Amino acid sequence: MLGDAPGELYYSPSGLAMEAFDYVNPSWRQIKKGKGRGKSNKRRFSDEQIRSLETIFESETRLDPRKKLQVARELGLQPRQVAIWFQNKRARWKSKQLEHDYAILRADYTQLASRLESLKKEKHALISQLEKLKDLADKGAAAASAVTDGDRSGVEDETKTEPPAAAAAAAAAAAAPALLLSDGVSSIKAEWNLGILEEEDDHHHRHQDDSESLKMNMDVMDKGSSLSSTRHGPSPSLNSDDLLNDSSPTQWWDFWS
DNA sequence: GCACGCTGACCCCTTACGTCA
DNA sequence: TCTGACGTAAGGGGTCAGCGT
Repeated sequence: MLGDAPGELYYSPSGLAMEAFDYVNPSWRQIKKGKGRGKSNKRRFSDEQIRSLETIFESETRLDPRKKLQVARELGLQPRQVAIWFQNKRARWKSKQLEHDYAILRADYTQLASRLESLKKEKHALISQLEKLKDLADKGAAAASAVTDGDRSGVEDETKTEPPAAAAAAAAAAAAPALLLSDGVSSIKAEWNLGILEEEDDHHHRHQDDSESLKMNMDVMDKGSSLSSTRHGPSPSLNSDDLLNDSSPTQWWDFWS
């Protein structure tokens, strides 16, 4: 391994001890110290060191002190450098994870917004259809009433020769119960809700895989740590499926204009 | 058992520098 | 060669848990 050469001063603070690394890691580029940073000769780790650290990080995102010492010895780094590398790595990993989460949420939102638009259109079409039927029913009822008022003597003939308007009224009356005219909109909402939930179920199962994977990833980072803010309490759920949850105080149709 | 101080580990933000287009 | 964006090692402050007194 890199730090196996005997007699190297790996563990003293930066400065003299770092000279040994130039011998061990000739690939390192020495960086001249800047202003205000004391004696910090900042060097990039070698590719091999990075590879090793990445490999270790894949299996454990945190190192116990003993392992940290071992890794530091093997890679010819100071334990503090290993600790800082892991710290920075966790921060970078978390940042990427946030980007990933954001992308998923955004895709989810786009999908929901698109479905909302199509549901709005469907709603308007059905309301329009409902009003036509209502109109038809009103006209039919008026015509039927005119017939009964106008010719009380011909009651027995009514069943034989039903006028077109009365026929329309009968048809409308037959259609009306199916649409529940008295409370048509809420009934339609209920039917749509059922249909959507069935459809949503499919989508939900598909999306659940992603959510579970995310949760697992974050759980990995949470092992004894605070990466997903467990230290400060659980994160709020960001699942957009909640919009369709019946227990939600705000129903999805409340967002309709 | 409880309060207090110390210490180490960690997170977060920032700085300073290297690298690259 | 210069420059700005981006990546990264490291500094510093704050918080928390564990431990001894």
